[in-house]
Amino acid sequence: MLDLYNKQSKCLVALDSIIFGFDGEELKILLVKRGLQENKETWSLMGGWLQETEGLNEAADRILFEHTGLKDVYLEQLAAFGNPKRDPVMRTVSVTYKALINIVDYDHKLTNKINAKWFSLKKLPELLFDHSEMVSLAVERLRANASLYPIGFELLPDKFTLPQLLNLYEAIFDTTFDKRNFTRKLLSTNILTKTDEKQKGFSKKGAFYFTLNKEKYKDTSSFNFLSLTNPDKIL
Amino acid sequence: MLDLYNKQSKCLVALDSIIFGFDGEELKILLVKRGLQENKETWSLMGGWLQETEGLNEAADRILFEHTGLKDVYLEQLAAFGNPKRDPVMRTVSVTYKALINIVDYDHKLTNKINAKWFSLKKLPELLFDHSEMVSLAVERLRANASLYPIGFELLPDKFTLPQLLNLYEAIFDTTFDKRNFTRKLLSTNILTKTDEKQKGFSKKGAFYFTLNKEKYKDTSSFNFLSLTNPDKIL
DNA sequence: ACAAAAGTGTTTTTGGTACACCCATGG
DNA sequence: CCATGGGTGTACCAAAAACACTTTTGT
Repeated sequence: MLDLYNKQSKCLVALDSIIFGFDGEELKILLVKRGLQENKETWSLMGGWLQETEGLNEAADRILFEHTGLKDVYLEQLAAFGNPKRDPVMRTVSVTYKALINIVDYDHKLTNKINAKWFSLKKLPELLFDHSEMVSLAVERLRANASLYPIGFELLPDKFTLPQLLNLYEAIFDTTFDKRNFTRKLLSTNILTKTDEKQKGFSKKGAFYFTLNKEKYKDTSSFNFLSLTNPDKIL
Repeated sequence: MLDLYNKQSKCLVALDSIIFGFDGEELKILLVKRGLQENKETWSLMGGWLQETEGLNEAADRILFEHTGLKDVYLEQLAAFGNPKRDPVMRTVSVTYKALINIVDYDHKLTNKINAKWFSLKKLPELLFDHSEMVSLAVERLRANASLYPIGFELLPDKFTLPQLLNLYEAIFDTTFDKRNFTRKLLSTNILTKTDEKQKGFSKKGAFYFTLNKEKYKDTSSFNFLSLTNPDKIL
């Protein structure tokens, strides 16, 4: 019985994460220049190896924590990549994750330590191996998710304004939405709670902050959030 | 450099496929009793090991072919499962695929050879390891896919009737649809071509056969196929 | 003639889309 | 007082949903 297992060839398993952040203007992803690799001059996704005793999600969490200091981050498996030639050094399979983080929570010290940098999705450098393919898939899935579930909030601080939310969705879908229709739709879901507080400093009038109603958020995890059924508006 | 790789622990990579079929009444999946394993009495998904020189999709194709004799099957990666305790014999990571096949194309001789059997989704036996979890995910994704893309045709013969198509979608979503609204919607997409031929033997009147208009099918690969936006109707 | 399944239209309701003006404030 | 961005309502149209009767034919 064990023979059946031992005859088979084993394989290194890597985990690579596409980490999305939003700075209020553009959608960005976090890339690293791994100082210790021969491909010194190439940016790559944050990644690491699967250890003997940990599960895939666990390993992805650990790697994210080691690099960024962040815990309890929204992290979701995307897909496994296993082209036998994807890594020229050795046969590896990479399991990819997409992470959504609030960009201001990010620990900047650590960023510098590991030589990481936020890149606008529209101006990505050349990436290691098949990492560009991974990013494309991640963006595709992010859009699919964001149109079905109120997922975008993971990218925003706890308090956010409606214009910020609009900007975020416009950045995700790389399009524009009508301000009135967008806010009406969002408010009709009842997942937002208006606060008395206004944003200072950015605009003269100041926009009210909203918070997410977590209970409603859970309830509605399976409704179609923005019904982006009209393909004309997307790209 | 190579050291960085060699220090890491390697892992067996398995591929397991959730194979969906439709017999005109119910949605089914194909399970096997692997005669050579110690878990002799447990049904499991069709699976095999990743070989040194093949990619993941390639391996999934090969395994499906070896077991069923089928080539050019709709096969799509679902997810990787890597709980360190999922396989008690040895640490493995399993990459899962979902396959959609036309049940009548299936080679029955081979079915018997490998001890495979179709099970209704509603009456699944206990499954090996984490295979039940894999099936749940596959069903979830099948539904998501089927509501966005005209994917269900993979499960039907080249010629099919509208009532068959309706049955299929009702089976996928485990609900009922209004016959008139359903056919209107389907016909409005122009992906169906009506033939002169009528189904014999099943009903007295007989239903017209339709075929899929492949060109339109490609065109429309990204529209929302059935807009199943009304959650009331689903489950 | 009757049972069983196929086929077909209309009305109502809902929700998406388009569109423009006033408001509050800081400078 | 004026420039900047924030906030709001209405009318139209397309598409989803609800709904029931006639047709065909094998027995």
